[in-house]
Amino acid sequence: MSTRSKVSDSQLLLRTLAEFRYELRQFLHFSERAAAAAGLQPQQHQLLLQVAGAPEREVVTIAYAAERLSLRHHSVVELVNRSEREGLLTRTVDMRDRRRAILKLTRMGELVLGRLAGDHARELKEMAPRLAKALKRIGMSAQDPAGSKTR
Amino acid sequence: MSTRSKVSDSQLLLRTLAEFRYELRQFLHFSERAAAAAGLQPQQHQLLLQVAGAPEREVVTIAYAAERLSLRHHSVVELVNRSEREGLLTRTVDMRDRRRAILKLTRMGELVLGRLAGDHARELKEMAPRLAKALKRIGMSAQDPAGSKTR
DNA sequence: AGCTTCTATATCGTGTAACGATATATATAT
DNA sequence: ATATATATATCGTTACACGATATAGAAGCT
Repeated sequence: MSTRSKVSDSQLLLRTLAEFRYELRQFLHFSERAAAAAGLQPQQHQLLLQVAGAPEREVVTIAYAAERLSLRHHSVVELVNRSEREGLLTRTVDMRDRRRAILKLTRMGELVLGRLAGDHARELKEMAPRLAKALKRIGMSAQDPAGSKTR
Repeated sequence: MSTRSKVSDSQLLLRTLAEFRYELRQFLHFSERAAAAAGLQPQQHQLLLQVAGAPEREVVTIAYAAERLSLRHHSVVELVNRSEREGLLTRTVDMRDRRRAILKLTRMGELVLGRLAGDHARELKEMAPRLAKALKRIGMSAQDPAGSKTR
């Protein structure tokens, strides 16, 4: 069915995955550098983004941020500690449930994040096609229905 | 032109970016867990993938891996040290240029990577639509040509 | 009310991975 | 032969994520 090629199916999948991760790393690396240039650590940037980018109905607590960042809640506690200390966000006790801490960006946090968001939008617009292409290729190369006979 | 909405343009961009990063983190988290389940550290997995997934013409050296992983070469040296110690890959001196180390997977490395590749292909196939959608939205929301009047 | 259990956040100690600065070996150019 | 460039390696430091554990408040039960 498929045209003959020099490389095996499994080689093809590896190459495709490698290419996808390469593109991804390039984006993430860009993002890390952009955050650093703005005086943030990459994770602080991600925290601010998830806090400020939450839908309005959400109560933005530590647990919410942890879920959005795929982190354990106590990792976020530490991230919030650092970020609060640096004046990027505030933590206030929720009056309706005093166990909870509600997170909110400071003016400064908003400013920094705003600039980063613009930079990221521009960069992503540029690399979106390559990422999308790599994604599509994976969908195609993972075609074989029964567990592949790879070796 | 655009239909009226409750949220500002900048809020919309933040939400879109937050959603994209959320999807991305979910994938990366899946990948981290898959690697750990296979007995690898996430970066070892990435190293093996870039080594085994390189086009045939490439001489896979430390420097090549560093570029593909967006890491400094000495970070890769350490990664290779660990991986070699664990029998995942071999490092042999290039005879044509004895400064260079040539990287190659061991049989065991190939086996482990092969399994991970299959898992990733399946997972990516499933989340590709959501990622692609988020990507597309960013392209659209980053529409405004002159530097936005955000803030 | 008191008691238990659950949930949300916080603290402590540990391991890992990335980095900058620096060193060494080999290759290349003059 | 000497200088310069390139590839890899070593060392010390820092940040960040985690597991284990602790504390405070909320919710449910009798």
